[in-house]
Amino acid sequence: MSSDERYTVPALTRGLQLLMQFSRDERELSGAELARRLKVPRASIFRLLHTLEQLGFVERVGETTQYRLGVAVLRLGFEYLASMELTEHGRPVLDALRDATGYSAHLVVRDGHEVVFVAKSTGHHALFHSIQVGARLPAHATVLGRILMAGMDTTALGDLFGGAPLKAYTTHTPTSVKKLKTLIDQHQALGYAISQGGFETGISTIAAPVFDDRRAVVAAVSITVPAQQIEAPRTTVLVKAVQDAATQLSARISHQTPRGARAHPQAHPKTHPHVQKLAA
Amino acid sequence: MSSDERYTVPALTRGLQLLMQFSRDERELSGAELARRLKVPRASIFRLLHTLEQLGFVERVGETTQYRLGVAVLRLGFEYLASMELTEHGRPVLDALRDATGYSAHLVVRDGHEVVFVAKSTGHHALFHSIQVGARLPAHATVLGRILMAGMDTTALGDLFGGAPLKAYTTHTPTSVKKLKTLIDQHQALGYAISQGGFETGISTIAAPVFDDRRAVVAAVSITVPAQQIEAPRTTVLVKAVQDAATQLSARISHQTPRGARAHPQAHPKTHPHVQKLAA
DNA sequence: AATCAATGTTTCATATACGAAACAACAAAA
DNA sequence: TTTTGTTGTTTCGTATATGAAACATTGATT
Repeated sequence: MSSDERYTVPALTRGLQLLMQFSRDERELSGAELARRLKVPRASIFRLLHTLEQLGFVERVGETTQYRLGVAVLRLGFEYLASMELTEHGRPVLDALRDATGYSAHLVVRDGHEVVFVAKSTGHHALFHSIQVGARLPAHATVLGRILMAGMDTTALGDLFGGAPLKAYTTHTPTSVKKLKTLIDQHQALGYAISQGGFETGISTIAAPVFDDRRAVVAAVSITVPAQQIEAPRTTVLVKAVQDAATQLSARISHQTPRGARAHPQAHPKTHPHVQKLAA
Repeated sequence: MSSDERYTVPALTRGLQLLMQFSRDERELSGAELARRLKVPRASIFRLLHTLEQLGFVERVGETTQYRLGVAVLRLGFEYLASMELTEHGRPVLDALRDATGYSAHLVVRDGHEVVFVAKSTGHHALFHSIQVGARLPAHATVLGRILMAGMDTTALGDLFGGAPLKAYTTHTPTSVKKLKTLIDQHQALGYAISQGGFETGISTIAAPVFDDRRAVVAAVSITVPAQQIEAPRTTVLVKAVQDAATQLSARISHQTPRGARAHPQAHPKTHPHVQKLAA
């Protein structure tokens, strides 16, 4: 597996962990502070910062000894989003869902125990200060996250959360892996999920899974609706809309068009492209 | 650039350059392909990829030998945006500008010879498929970029573009540093700039500079307007609106300079002690 | 002023990460 | 088949990146 310690490059690991120390709440950090956090000699941090600054991944703030993230980090994130099949095909689907329902539509993937927003279509009545692309939420505490964990068995879930007790955000948050698994299975059986004001009070989320060509859940589509507008007849329509969007997206990204016809003109070369180029 | 080679850590440089090989057009790359591009031994690439995969910065695509960018890169970009004073204070200003004009409003910064979008407020009549946050445009070919290059002298500009001829996108694109400098000075004298369908045909951009507390240009605010809607009386109002927004934002990010504590009038030559030491 | 403490920078011996080369696995060609 | 080529993986001696410690510089505290 990938836990092979003998093939890790320490300098790279530390450089990236250094970058990940910066956050909204800790925008600026000094070399010494970073050395303390990462438990790395100051001399090494000095060199890492120097390197990162050259590449534009960090920048000095004014004349001070403080550093902050640099513009270059944005390039990677942007290229990631731009190069995702999901976002590429997701945008029109989200827009259609937004137009059909009037609510903000989102596309999310899972990163470990977090849910990450990778695309959104802002609703016509965008009442709440809307979630940004790139934002993260705890997976266990949201319907989005639990939909994305479909198919994981109890041991896999245990590994994911490291045995630690699950943080409770509301009284409905599952606080053990066992309870979490129960909810995951419920969502999976339904094929969709509705939060009753689950994470943020007053906001309900309707979510449905997106599958790849192996029927594995790779993403989730959702809309956010004011909680009080969730009543039976209307909800049925909304759920249908979200499920349809998810199904459409699933079809779009399953590029195994069985016979002859090529789903994607440009994607997935069967052989390694450079082999052909070299041969030509 | 302080190209102090002796403090760079090669492993980190190469790891990050590896990540930057991925793009929209080259979403997936193999180890061997990366080795060829970076002119680095395959064994090293192998180790770098291993490390990056552990951290989630790249991921294997299916069972193949191909790699693509991983979700982790998004975290950095998001934290960058979230931790920027500019975007924090920019959002309400952009929203107000959008509401006042009806057009999409943008906030951009410069990264070398490129313009990077760091925030936007989608206009009520968002006709065109709008620009995404993180998107980049060539600085020399856009009014946004030229506003951001205010104050740079000819030699600095020459260094920035490496002496290469500037790529022409339209007949109006400046193709030499000299011509570019002329335009920059014009924009600077005016205090704003209007593109006449400059980069994308049919779209006009009205842009104004944002200053920090040292009166250095750190960002630009803009709106995009259908080119045919640019006629004298209306334009004056729009320019005023953009300039007001830029001025407001400038005020917000200039942390209250207490009394006599002057902002350094000109860019302060940064004194790196060790550089002086070297000369001795 | 003088001392202290914290930081950024530099040096240098040595542990260690790296490149060359060999190995393994697979695919296509002969 | 065998051969040839491309790839991912492994090994190993050596070049080199690193940590400890000293130095430099700043700012606070006494």
